[in-house]
Amino acid sequence: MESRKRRAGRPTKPVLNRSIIAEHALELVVAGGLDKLTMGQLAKRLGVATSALYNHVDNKADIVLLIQDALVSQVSLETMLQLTAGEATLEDALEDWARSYRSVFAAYPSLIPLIAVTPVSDAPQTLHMYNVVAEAVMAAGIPDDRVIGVIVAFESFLFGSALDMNAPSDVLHAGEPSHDSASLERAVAAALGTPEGDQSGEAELNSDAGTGNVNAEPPFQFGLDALIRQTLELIA
Amino acid sequence: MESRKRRAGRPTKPVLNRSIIAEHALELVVAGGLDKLTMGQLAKRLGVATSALYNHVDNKADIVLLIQDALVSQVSLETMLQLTAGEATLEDALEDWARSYRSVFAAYPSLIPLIAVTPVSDAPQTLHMYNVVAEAVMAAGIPDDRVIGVIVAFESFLFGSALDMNAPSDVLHAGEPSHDSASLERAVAAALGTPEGDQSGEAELNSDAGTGNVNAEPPFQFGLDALIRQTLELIA
DNA sequence: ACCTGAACACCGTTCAAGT
DNA sequence: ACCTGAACACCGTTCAAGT
Repeated sequence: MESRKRRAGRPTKPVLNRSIIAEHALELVVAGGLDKLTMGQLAKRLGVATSALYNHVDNKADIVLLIQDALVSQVSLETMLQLTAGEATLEDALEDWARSYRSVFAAYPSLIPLIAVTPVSDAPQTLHMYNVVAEAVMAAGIPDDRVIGVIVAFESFLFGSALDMNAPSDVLHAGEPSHDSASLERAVAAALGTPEGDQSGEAELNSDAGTGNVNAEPPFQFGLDALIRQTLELIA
Repeated sequence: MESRKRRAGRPTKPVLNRSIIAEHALELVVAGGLDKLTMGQLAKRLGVATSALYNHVDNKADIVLLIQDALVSQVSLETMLQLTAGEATLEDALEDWARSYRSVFAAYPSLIPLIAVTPVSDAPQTLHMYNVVAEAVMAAGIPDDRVIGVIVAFESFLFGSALDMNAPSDVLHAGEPSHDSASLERAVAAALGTPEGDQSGEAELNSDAGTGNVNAEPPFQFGLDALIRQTLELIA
C-alpha cells in the first residue's frame, strides 16, 4: 500500500534524507543523463513536493556532489590494495584501477567536468580513493614528489577516455567526401579494417550508455600502455 | 547613433546572421562559461528579441556547435603542416599541436563533453584539423591503421588535461587531516616542495579562466612525454 | 524573409503556513 | 524539524502578426 497522500505539516517520521535523495538522483542520471536530473523530477520520484528537497540539500550542485562521490566509491581499488601489501605489481594495479575508473565514469559523461573540478575535501569517498592510490604507488617505489603528477596524468587520460566512449562510433566519419578529408578517411578505413572484432558499417546499432563508441578500446590501450611504461621508469 | 528601436516587421536589411550569432555567443561563453549563454542574454546583446534568433539557428545546441567549431579553428596546425612538408619532426609536431589544443579548450571546460561527442561531419573546421593531423602523422611514417588510435589517445589526454587546468590548485588538498588522507597529503606536500617555481600557499590567487590550477603543468608534461614516446615507436 | 511580442511548459529556489 | 503549496525570476521554444 502506498502512502495515501500527505498534507502540509511535519510528518511523524521523516520521509527524506540525504542518502535517499542521492540514491534516486543517481537513478535519474543513469536513466537519462544529467539533463534529466531536475529538482521537479526527483521530487516526483520521491513522492514529495519539490521544495521538500531543500530541507536536506543546499541546492542542485549539492546533489550532484552527492552522486559523484557515490560513483567514485564504485571504482575498484582491489589491486591497488594488493600492491600496498606487496602482493601485486605496479603495472597491474595501474591497469586495473584505470579500467575500473574509466568504465564507472563512462556511464556519466556529463558529470566528468564537474568531477575534474571538485576539491576532494568536499567528497570523502573521492579523498579515500586518492589516498589508497597514493599509498600504493608510493609503496611501489615511485618518489614522493612524482606521485601526484602520475595520478593526475592518469586521471586526465581517464576522463578523456570516458568521454570518448560516449562518442558515436563514427565520430570521425566525414560527411560527404571532400578534398579536406581524404587523409582522415584513409586512416579511418585502415583502422576499421584491422581490429580483432570487425564491426563493418553497423557500428551505430550499439547505443548502450557509455559504450556508444565501439572503437574506443584501441586508443585507450595505446594511451594506457604509454602512461604505465612512463610510470614504471620513475621507480627509484 | 544606435538604431532607434525596431518595431515588428521585416527590417530592410537583416540584422542577424549565423556568423554574428556565433561571434557574440563565443564572447558570452568567454565571459561566464556555458551557463551564461542563454538565448535571452544573447538576444539582448545583439539588440533583438529572443525569438529572432530562431530565424537563423535551429536551437541552442546549434549555437554551441557553431562556437565549438570556431574554437577548433584557433588550434595551431603550423608544426603539423611543416611535418607534412618534411620540415619538422613528429615529436615537435605532436608537442606543439597538443599544447595549442589544450590551451584553447582549457578556457571552455563546459564545452569539452560536447566536443568529445560531436561527429566531425557536423563541424567543418574540426574535420579540417583532424585531416591535417592525420596527413602529417602518416607522412611521418605512422602506419595507416594506427593513426586514428594515436589521434584519439592524444585527444583523450588533452580533453582531460584541459579540464584539469580548470580545477582549483588545491583540488587534492584534504580538508581536516584524517587517517584516511595521510598518504595523499604527503604526496601533495612533496609535489609542492620541488617545482621550479614554488608558489607556496597562495595558489588560489591565480584565478584566470582556464588557468586556475597552477599545478597542472608537471602532470601534463609527464603524460605528453609518455604518449609521444609511445607514438615514435610506431614508426615503420 | 525576418523581425516583434505574447504565450507555453518548464527550471531552480524561496518562503509562509501547517503540524 | 520537516512537509505542502504558492510564488518568483528565469529558461528554451513556438507562433501569429507585422512589414
